[in-house]
Amino acid sequence: MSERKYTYEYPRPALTADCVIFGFDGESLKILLVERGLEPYKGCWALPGGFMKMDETIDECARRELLEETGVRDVYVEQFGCFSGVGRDPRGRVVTVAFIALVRPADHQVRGGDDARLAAWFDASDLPPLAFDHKEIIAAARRRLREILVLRPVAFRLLDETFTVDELRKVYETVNNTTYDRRNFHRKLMQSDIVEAVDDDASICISSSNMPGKTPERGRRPRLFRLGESLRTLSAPDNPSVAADEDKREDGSMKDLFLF
Amino acid sequence: MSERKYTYEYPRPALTADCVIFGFDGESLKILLVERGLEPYKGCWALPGGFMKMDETIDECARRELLEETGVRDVYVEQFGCFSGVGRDPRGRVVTVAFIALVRPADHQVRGGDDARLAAWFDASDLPPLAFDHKEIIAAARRRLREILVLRPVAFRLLDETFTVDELRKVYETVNNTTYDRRNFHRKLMQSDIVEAVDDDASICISSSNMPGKTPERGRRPRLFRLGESLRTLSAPDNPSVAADEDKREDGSMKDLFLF
DNA sequence: CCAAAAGTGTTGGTTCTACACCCATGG
DNA sequence: CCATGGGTGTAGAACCAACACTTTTGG
Repeated sequence: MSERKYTYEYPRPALTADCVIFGFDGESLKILLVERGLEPYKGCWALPGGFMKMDETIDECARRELLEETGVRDVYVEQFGCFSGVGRDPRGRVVTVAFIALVRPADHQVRGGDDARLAAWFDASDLPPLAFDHKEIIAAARRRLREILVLRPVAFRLLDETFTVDELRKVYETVNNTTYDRRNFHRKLMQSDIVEAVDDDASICISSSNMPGKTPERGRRPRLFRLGESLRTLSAPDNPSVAADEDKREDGSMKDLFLF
Repeated sequence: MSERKYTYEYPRPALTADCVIFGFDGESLKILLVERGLEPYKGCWALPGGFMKMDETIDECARRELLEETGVRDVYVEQFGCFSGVGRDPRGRVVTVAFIALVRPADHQVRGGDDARLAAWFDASDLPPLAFDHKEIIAAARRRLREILVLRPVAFRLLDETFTVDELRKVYETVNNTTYDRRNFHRKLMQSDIVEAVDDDASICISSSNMPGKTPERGRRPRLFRLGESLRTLSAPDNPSVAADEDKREDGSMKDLFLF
């Protein structure tokens, strides 16, 4: 071992990307963890992540690790913080950039990594002991998630392409740990241009989550919605086309927040 | 030269911290830049920043560079993004973590770095050509600053300890590139518990900015305010004492935003 | 028919917006 | 006394919270 080929004039930290992957099963917020196959913290649960390669950005690294370790792809991913505590990794100096990922119920079927590690969903408020400083990273991620949900229309990324009003309300209630009046939420959402109704003819059976505790199928059949036309593109945090001309925008105040 | 002492099994990027330092002179948003004394981009203007040491966190690094390169200390500093484009530094792979810093007018007197580099304030909407990808970093910082101003009571950090209502309004107007009704802003601020009046007896002459274009000293003398008692502590982004029990908080929805 | 869930109306109170108006100060 | 800028009041519109009520479905 230890064919140490890379030498530098000054010491450098190793750089990793770690992903806090959020899911929603209609009842509670879930986080996807993997079981570590190697020391340190072997057998312990941890956030999916890994070392950045020299020909990729840290964001590309996050997406790659997401795919390699959990099979998750095509999801909303957003950077939210750099964790650099000197002693956070017993192997030495490792700095990590943490990401939030939001996955839809349809993509909840995950597999372990190539190296046969387990991947499993945990209730966000009932997590097992975690490796490294991942507990703090997750706490920060949950705080940041609340902010993101207000700033950008991304709650939808925790639901299927089409969803019901009450499913969406449940997301906001769960993340914000509160409750909203069912009727007021409904009306407020309809008044905004956030969502648009989808002509529910044959689409009914196709839709909706499939995680445990779904399809009570009782009472009136709900209408299905999807993200409105105008917001379809813009939900990415640093969409260059959106970001580009933001400088010249006349009124840049935060008017279009997603408050419920 | 090139006594390359540090060797690793896998390649590692160099890690730096860069600071987008915002100031406000009563009229427009300013950014503090330094002139590069070394190649690459020698003589070009750039964000203050530098390489992380092995015994400090990236946040400590940001604060250190801030002090070393510009003499700025005791300011609000918040991480906001990691920039990792593969070709962003011609010397090789350098990843940077970007910070936003907010400094008060009283601290606008800055000096160049130890190595005799110049430091100077520029109007945020009239910047010189910049080194590396610093133009994009600044664009992202300005976007993020708008978000931060809504989420946390930090606009005050661009003003002196005590300030007038209209100074504060100017900050929001400038950052958000809009205008607010003078009277409505005033009333809204008074209704909230954000600020508290300071008994302005002898304090008048001590207060207020001292950057160019100040003290018109015409018309009624304005009352002075400062950040309210309840918010004095909480303005730090990841104040551990605040963050700690946030999990158990009953209603975690974003009710206390700073919208104007 | 009943229970359960989705969707619509109503109403009183609060807040917002766009003003008009008064107050204090320097020249 | 008047120009300038700080501070207060008000009325109509818009918005919000808390409900009652209707509609649709499964059993």
